[in-house]
Amino acid sequence: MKNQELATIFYEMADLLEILQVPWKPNAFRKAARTIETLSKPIEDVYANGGVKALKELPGVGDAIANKTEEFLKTGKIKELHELEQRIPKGVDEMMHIPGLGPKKAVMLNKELHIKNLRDLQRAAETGKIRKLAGFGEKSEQEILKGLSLHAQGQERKSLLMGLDIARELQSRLKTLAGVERVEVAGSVRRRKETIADIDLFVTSKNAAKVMDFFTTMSDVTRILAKGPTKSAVLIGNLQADVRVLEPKSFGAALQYFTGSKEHNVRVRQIAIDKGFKLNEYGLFTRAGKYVAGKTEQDIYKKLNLQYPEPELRENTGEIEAKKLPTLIPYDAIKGDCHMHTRWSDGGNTTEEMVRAAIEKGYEYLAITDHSKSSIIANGLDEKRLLKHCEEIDTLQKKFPQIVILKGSEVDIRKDGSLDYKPAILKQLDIVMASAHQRFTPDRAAATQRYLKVIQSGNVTAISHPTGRLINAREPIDFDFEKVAQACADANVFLEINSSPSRLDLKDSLIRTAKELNAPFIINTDSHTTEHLRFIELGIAQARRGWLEAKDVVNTLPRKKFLSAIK
DNA sequence: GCCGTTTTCGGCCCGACTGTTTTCAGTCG
Repeated sequence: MKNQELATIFYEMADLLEILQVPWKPNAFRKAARTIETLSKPIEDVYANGGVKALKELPGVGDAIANKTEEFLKTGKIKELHELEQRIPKGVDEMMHIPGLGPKKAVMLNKELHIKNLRDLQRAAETGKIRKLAGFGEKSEQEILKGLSLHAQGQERKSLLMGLDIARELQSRLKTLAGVERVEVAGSVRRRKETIADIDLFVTSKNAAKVMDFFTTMSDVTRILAKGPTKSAVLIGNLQADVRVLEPKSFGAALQYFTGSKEHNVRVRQIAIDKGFKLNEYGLFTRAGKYVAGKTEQDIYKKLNLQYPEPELRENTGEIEAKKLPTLIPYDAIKGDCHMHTRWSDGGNTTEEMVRAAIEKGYEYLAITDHSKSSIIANGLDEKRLLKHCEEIDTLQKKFPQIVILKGSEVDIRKDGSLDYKPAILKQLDIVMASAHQRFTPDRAAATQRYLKVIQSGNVTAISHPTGRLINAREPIDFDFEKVAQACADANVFLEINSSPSRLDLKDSLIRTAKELNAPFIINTDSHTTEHLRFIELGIAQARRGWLEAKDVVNTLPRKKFLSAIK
């Protein structure tokens, strides 16, 4: 799967074009990169099945980018990228990835201080050299240092989406090998942690050597880190993947051990010791070394007199002590996706395409929620266009009677806590997702008040991506979450769990907090193309990590009950 | 470079915020 590699090239080209101040093109390249990055099937398959013509059908991909994609698939590179790199001083592109630094400042830092990499940048900031430049000050120096550490975190941990895609791809490859009986994914991918560091795979096979050979010679391996008789590690792109071949009698023990988390395992192993056992990756043993269990995880937990914790719960945050663990919301429980965009604002597909995709997913209902007028950059809809879009939805509803199409909006919350459309307009909609897009002032009390005003307005269904955080890129809005969650519980306003891989907003601990306050939830994808509808799995995973059951989430309800619940 | 409920050519990427400024430049969504 070369999607990520190609998307990275297009992002890179976008950055370089931006440094050169070429208008429009950077956005076009980014849009195409996003499409390719979130595609569920390998880009090489799209090309193999339909050539350049099929590539051009992808949202944001036209003649030029389709041809460049073809060039990449045929030659492994894109000439224009190298030409661009020649024209830009070293380090400028890298610096642009630091939050707070754009093309102008990056060029200036390179020119004035001869900064050629992030280490130079760190040193210059620490020694107070940057503040002396025109346009910089003490504060921007601090921001650069903060940005550097945020960036470093992002380098280490990848998105869960990427981890899952690659883990599943490797899993299915290994399954095709003769002699392989079972393949499982462990580690933080199995726990569905919002970011992952590497991929752990476990295999039972009669021919371990063959598995090792296969794994280390796959076409997308960029480096072999280790290769032994039963364990190998490789880099795929810059993501590490490990595989181990195990005896069936140790399979469950290894799965348990390497699923973690570390904190969970420490507790479980301590309990084993207290009960006169020893637990390691080969099994549960008596003190004398006699094998007691290990074939399945269930056997081990049972022998230790513990409830079986689903992997998403294994963080040592109460799952060991809980009298009764929750019955987590199943991965197929969602009956409708209620936050998505179309070409009317910044989405990549038409309304009809989104509807068809939702039907294909087996949903009973969906909501179209394009941006409101303040989101100018996202081509937000003014009242006139909104109402026109509603007419289109009416027409589509007649065409597709098998699914309920809700008229909605992702309405911007303004600085003063008012909404971007007047109540009279909002009343005409079936569902209103309120979103804070501007960062506002960093004033906790004001931010809390703003949310309370929105929740108590009686005009909104839900609060979308409530904290506004972007994983490894942007800090959450600072507000009194408990107060806001309590207000949601009181007013029956839903807290959205946004499934977008870069958001996963709310995070697990906040979900648990809100659940304890009886706040109601809705899980949505915030899709910008039909492909994004698959993100729902990530939102459900997040909900499970927050200990939610199906009954806690409104869009697990069948259509009739759902419609009356959001009234 | 992409796209078509305003257009197959000419729009699109504007406005708020921040920090550094004494009236504005750069960044970000």
